[in-house]
Amino acid sequence: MPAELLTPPPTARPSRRNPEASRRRILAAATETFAALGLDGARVDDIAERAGINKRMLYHYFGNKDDLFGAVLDALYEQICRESSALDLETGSPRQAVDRLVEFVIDFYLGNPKAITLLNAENLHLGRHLKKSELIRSIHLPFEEMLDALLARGVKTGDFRKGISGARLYISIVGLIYYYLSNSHSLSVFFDRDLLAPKELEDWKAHIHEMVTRFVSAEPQGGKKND
Amino acid sequence: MPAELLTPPPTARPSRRNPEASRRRILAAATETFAALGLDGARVDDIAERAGINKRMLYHYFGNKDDLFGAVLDALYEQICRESSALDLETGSPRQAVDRLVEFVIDFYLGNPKAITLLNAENLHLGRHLKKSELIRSIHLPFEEMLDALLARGVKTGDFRKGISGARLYISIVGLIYYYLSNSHSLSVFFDRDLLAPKELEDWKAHIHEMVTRFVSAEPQGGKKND
Amino acid sequence: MPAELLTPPPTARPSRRNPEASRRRILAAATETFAALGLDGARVDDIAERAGINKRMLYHYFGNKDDLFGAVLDALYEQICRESSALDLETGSPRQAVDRLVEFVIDFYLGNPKAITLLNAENLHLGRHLKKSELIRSIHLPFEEMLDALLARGVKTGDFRKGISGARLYISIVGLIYYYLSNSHSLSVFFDRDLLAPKELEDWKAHIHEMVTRFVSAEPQGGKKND
Amino acid sequence: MPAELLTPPPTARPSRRNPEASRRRILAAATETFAALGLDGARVDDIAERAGINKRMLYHYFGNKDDLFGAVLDALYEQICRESSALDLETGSPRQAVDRLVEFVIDFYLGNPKAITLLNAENLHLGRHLKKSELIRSIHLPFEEMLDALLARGVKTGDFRKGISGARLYISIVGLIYYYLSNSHSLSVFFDRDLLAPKELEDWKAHIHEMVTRFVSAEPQGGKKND
DNA sequence: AATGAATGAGGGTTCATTCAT
DNA sequence: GATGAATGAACCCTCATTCAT
Repeated sequence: MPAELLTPPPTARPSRRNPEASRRRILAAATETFAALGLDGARVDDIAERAGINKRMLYHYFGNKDDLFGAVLDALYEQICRESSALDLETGSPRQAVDRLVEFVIDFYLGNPKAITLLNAENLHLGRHLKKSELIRSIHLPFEEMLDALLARGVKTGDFRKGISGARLYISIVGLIYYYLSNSHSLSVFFDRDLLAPKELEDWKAHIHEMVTRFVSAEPQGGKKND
Repeated sequence: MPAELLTPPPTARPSRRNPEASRRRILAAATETFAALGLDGARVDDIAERAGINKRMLYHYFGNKDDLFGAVLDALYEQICRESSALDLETGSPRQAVDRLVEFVIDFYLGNPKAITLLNAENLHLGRHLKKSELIRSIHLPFEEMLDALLARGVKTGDFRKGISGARLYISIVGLIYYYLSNSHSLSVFFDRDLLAPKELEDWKAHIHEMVTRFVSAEPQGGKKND
Repeated sequence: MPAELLTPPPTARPSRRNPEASRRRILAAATETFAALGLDGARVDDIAERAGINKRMLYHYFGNKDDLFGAVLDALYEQICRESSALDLETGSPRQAVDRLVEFVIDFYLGNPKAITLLNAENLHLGRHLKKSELIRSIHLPFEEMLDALLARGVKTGDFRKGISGARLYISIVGLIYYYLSNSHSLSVFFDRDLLAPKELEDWKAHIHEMVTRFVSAEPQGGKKND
Repeated sequence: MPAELLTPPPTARPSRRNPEASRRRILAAATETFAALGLDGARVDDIAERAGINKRMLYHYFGNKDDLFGAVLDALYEQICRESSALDLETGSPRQAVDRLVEFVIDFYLGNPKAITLLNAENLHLGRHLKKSELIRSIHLPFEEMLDALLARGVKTGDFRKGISGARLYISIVGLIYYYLSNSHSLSVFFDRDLLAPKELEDWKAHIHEMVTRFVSAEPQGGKKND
């Protein structure tokens, strides 16, 4: 897992004459900064300083601020695609596979909180950069087919209901964790509790599992079969 | 950055010597602009021009850009609180009431798309302004109690399961519509379809209803539907 | 002594329908503000607020900021002229009269510290306003004659040397107290002591007396006559 | 306000890629401008234009307007300290040394008229910048000791009176020339003559010499002059 | 006489970007 | 490949002043 992509080096060493390292450092600094402040809030100077490189290099490697942001998003999409592709939904029982799917999504956003603000920034700008990405389009079909296949398998085993859309299931799972994390500040104020406290988070994860399980299930969980 | 996102200013300037109207016009223009471009992306000059007033008045009435953003959020919170308070969950069957709740939330965010980007902007800034708001805190308790009361009523009628948290139910409903709308651009690219197309939206609304219904229901989902 | 000119009313009462009072209040507030911040540093809004009147009145009575500054200076010059005219240098011994003169100058600037910064502001602006003042020109001749007459009287009594210019004597006295007060901040840092402390000030006053006395005297003070 | 006070910018832009020269040019332009218009009256744009550099560099090198003013003052203090340190009061007769001291002070302010308005600006702002300067504090002690040593030497030779403070002597000398120059505009109007005319200035210099000489002298002023 | 809203010009400052080395 | 000086546009904000009541 390329966790190092979104985690910045604590203090930057100037790294002379190492183009690949410079590129990486700039990208890491930009990821950090764009995630924290958004596209408009981020400052090119800050990114350069954070990366420990000369500002000019940033333009040398990435063209301009906007393209740098695009590069950050590309890296994020690449990560999402790679990890999604590695997801195995074909082994074990369908219920276990759905649990794995839920776990995967939750873990991804918990482990990559920067992904949320970056995606928000991208959507604020109407998905401008995403639309240019080829990668994301190439992953879509196999991924959606994998989801639908899992649901079909569950139907066949009698575990799942018929007629559930894999895409909608996936969006639901992401939505439940994404919104909770993305809006944790306003939600915490509104509900007057710290939604990021470990206990609350644990409960929320269980809640998502339950919601999803109940949604796909052919019958109530753990309950007596009366149909 | 994407200034072209905004619809052109109404080119109206009918407010001479009308402080209340000026205030309103500034607030409306600011809401529009902050929603379209975020806090950092919005330009004070643009807001003033959109409002058809002199930039100076903006500072006269609202202090500075940040406080103006705070005022926009305050107005949004006020609207949310007001409409939430008007929500009636006590009449009709518990299932009907839950449907009304879902409908209310969906309609709110569909009817107020600006609310999403504004709340995102606020959360990007760590809920800085929200924390100062008294209003939001005052609404929370009665609202949460109303949700819990509905769930308790449903348990009593035998419609709902025991042990469901009103707050979590609410967050789930919002999350399902909020994420779908907020990230519609990236989702539409990823799933290669226009998620905002009427048919897709209609399906998604039904999906939310079903997910919520199945979540709260005491009965087996595959069983007889009596609602 | 019109000390109230330079001393502002502690808190301003709105004073409706009292033109003369409004004028006075504006002038007092302007004096205070210009003295504290200079012509360019002063803000018209601050002056109006300090005066407890509507900003529009300020323009109504004084035209604009620059003319208001002129009015403040006019009042100062008027005070200086009036008090200078009241100075009696003709009674008592010449030595006593010189002491009275020294005392008068010192007391004036100690009692009207605002005069210093106002005059500095005026001189920074090359005496622009002063040059328009008729008053100051009318007082000059009698005042200089009074000084010269005193010196001549001292020469006649054998107390003073011949050939001393009244104007230069006066400028010296003012210079010794004015510079000390005007530059007290930088001098206090340079000489690492608080030059405005009562003891230091007392010593400085004595120093001026001694310097002036020695300058005008036909012979050493208090010393044995050996010439 | 009186922008016309400044002599036109030298229209020079010979400094591309020359950081030291840029710094120097900015500092020179700032000195000129602050001296002519004060801290509040000076415009950053004017300074930049005068310096023939982009406004941005001003912030690059000096942070902001206030710190630039501080840098201007620092340079002035540095000059004062440097020239003061070079002053030799130990050779020649005590009377000659005092004359050299007087000459030095007079020449300094005549040769650096900007020093006066700059110091006035600093004092209007309550010595805010000076208080941060280390340099000025380091020079003070040796300088004061040098003055006191001179006076002690004069006492020993029988030329000077006992009990004269070096600091007060110095302040007196500066005050006599500083006030005369600083307030030349108002004084010229009041006394209806051009105090900056060569003849007047010459007389005033002689006057200062005489005042100081008489002040320090042990002998009766009317007595034999042997210097 | 008195007011508060309204204005346009310009204030200091910062931005993303490029030039010269 | 790498640098730091340099740029011009535009940022947020404030100024002295006037308008409408």
